[in-house]
Amino acid sequence: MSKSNNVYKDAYNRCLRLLEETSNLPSEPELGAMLGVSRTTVRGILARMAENGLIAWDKRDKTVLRAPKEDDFFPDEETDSLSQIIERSFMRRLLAEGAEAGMQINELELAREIGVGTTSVREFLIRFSRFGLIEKRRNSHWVLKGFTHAFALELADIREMFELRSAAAFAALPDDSPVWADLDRLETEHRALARDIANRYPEFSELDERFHRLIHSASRNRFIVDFYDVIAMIFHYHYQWNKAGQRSRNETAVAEHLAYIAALKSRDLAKVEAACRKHLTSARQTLIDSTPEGRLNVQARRAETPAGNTA
Amino acid sequence: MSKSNNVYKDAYNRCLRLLEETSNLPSEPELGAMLGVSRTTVRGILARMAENGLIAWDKRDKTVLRAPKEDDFFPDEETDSLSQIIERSFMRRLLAEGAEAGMQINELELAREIGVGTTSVREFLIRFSRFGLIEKRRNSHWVLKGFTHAFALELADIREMFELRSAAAFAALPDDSPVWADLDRLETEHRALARDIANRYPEFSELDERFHRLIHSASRNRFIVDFYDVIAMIFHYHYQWNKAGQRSRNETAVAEHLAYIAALKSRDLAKVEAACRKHLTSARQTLIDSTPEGRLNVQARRAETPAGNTA
DNA sequence: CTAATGTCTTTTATCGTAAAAAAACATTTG
DNA sequence: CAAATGTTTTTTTACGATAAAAGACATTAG
Repeated sequence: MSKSNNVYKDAYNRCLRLLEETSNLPSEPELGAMLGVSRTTVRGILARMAENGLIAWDKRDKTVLRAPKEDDFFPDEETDSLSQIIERSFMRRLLAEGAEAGMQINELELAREIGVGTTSVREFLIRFSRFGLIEKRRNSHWVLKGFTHAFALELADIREMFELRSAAAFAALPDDSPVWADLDRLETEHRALARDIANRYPEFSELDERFHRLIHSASRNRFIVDFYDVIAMIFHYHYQWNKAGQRSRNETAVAEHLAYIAALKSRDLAKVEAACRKHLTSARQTLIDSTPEGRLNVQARRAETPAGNTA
Repeated sequence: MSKSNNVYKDAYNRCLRLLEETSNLPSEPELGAMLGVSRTTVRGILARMAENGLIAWDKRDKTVLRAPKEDDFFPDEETDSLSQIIERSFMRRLLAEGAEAGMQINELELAREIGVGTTSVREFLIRFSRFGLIEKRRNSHWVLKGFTHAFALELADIREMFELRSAAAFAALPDDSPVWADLDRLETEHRALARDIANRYPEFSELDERFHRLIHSASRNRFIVDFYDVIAMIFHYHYQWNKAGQRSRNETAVAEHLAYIAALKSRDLAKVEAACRKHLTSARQTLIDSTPEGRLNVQARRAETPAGNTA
């Protein structure tokens, strides 16, 4: 089978969306830039679109003939890259019950279970190892270190160090830096989300990531910027699979972000540090609560609290 | 060719050394533990030793017949793992002239040049990417970010953050913690090295790494501990290929380490911070000086200084 | 004569496969 | 019967091969 053409399929689907908006597609290089693929792939897409009667393609002329229908699209599961598939599959196991620290990870078994080659699994594990959740024994198997309480604490510690530093650097940025416009835009989005939090709270996850990445970018330090990948990964799966109390958590976080944004705009370092600390402290608690040990504690806290409290 | 048996060859060589010390080799599992390999490999080693008349092997009895000779050993170049070979080869190119930022890295070309399969090169690059010196373009080539001035600064910044924290944690460790004994041992080694610095200065590199790793271990944070890999890697190659001024640099560093150790033993946080800062500042300068841009500056400084100063 | 298209080449992503090494299981020995 | 040896199975490590995708070069259209 050698290699799936998911890049082509995914770009094809995205190109279908473009079809809805114009009557004439742009040049091949331009399309390639828009879709983030090479001209080779663009031409593949155009050929198929012509074949399926979506466009009339003759050299520079790519006239749209009809709007795309539901079954012009490739099914979603065919557009994922192998590494995404492996990651999802692996994370599902990792965050599921019974994934205890010390357990050994078998490349061959993983590969068979997911239905991919061992090479891809190996490469995934190597890439994934930088998140600190697994570890390799020389000439031997991988060991699961697990999404434990210790992991959450260690992660939160570094995050706080890095973000306090980034936030201070951010506040010290000159007025004409483009980050202030980015921050304004994020603030607007936060306010919009806050107004309709009851319905839109699931959108917070994505906004959260953009907000923190903007702050970290002010550090101008690749190690700090890259470290956010660890946090983003954890939060991504956490948000996906642990919905308990999500709404109230997000509501709190939005409010904290707004206070944090206000502090940044004030350029007052003491205020920035206070707002940043406050937000990171509750983020830390959220993280700790989402570990297996943490979840037990949350349950215990609930049991103690008089009934009627459904937050 | 599929896979080299360097694990076997390396363990065989190490086992030959063992032969010089005893008249009877221990049990297979015990040997495996000593050499860090599986019983399968141990038996392979024993079989060859028996065949070459080094030992008489009959079940539990492994009597040494003769001392190993020079040509009983496998040549050194056959005992390196593939990833070591690739890493060395890659670092040579990276630290050599003409490795400019932005340059693209070709997996196939690298593989051909080193004489290994593409998979191994790919896996190396993925592993290596966490050092922040290269970056991958999605579905495309790797880009060299280069060992630049910016890299040195970013690395030094994080290092200082992490080490100040670790050093503070170290000093706060209870008196009965085993780290104090480790520190005493390191102090002794430092003093011994200091006494004969003129001859033994090249040994500092290894001592340096053990010292800093010990301090970082006190942080009890996997991200901090793992980060030292980046520094160790850079220093390893730096020490190997940039010998200019090495002796005086190491002499200074040994003295700074001794002051740092004394500060740690005093448990006085202010002293610890001062000693740590001092050492890290000169380490930062060393690092900066070893970048291509830095080397030019060093040359310029030398040109300004009146002749006769060969430090 | 620039920017697009058409064509050809190179590189990346992924698999199957085979040897090396580890690990599991069975058997023997002190 | 615990710990060693002997034997078999499984897993890791690495390569070469192949389709997808990118990239380079040649040609044509505006």
